[in-house]
Amino acid sequence: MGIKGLMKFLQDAAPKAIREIDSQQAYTGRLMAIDASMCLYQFMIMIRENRSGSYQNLTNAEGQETSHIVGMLSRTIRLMENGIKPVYVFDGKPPELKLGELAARRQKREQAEANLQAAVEAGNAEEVLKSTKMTTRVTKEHNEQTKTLLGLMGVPVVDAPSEAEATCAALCRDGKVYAAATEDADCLTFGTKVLVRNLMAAESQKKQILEVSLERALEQLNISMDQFIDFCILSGCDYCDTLKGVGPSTAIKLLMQHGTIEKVIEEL
DNA sequence: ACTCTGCCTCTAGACGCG
DNA sequence: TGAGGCAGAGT
DNA sequence: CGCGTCC
Repeated sequence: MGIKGLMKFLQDAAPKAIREIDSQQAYTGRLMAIDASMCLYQFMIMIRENRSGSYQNLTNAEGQETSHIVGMLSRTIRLMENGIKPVYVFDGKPPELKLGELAARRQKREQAEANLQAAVEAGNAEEVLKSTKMTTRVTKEHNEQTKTLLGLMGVPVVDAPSEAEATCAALCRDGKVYAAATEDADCLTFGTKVLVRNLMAAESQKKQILEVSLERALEQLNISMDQFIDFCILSGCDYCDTLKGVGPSTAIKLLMQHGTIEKVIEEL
């Protein structure tokens, strides 16, 4: 989804908007919105075992995949042990503007399936793993099973009408949660007041938890929220074609000069 | 010099044991 | 899918 | 840290 390089741009142009957090403990007692669909995708990809050259997910006695259950359970327990109250948001219908991209993705997956067959026959373990990951998909059943699990654990679940990221942002904007825990900077464009990066990765990997404040970013860039949205569109998003030769730096200059995206377009 | 682009790469959970 | 690194082109 | 297990 990506406004590419948005995080990097903020680090350069609005460093005061970004705060380093010591540990998850800082969020004890806080509600945090999390994109469940994104988590499940990662669990399905990563939680595997190598059985004689093929990389299979964990399964129950009936052969149903359980990797997403194991992943979600252990992760959620860890959050709760730190006093964090997660709110998991599930994807709804994809926005129409993304239908083209989804079709392209389906084609890639078909390609990957062919790759997988070839790699298995060639005995290329690395290529098998790579293709296996590219053919991995989160199904409706995975989502439903996970919702059941979270329900039994007493963890709230939200069904997004469309993109989960947008709903995470809305929950934060409306004060229902303290922050959105995501790696996707687009959440800021959707109005997230506080965005937390690397919340999960921090302990197991060597990554710093970073907290981005939308308010302070706007302050330091000296623009309004509407202008920030215009800035993101000008910088290039995947809802529309990009302007050749315009990246974050040029976009912010043009906006400072003309005020709104409409006036910028007029000038071009 | 600065900026954007394209292309390449790697990477992506959590835990415990030794 | 993203995100970072690097070479190259346009300004 | 590297490696195996989780089902």
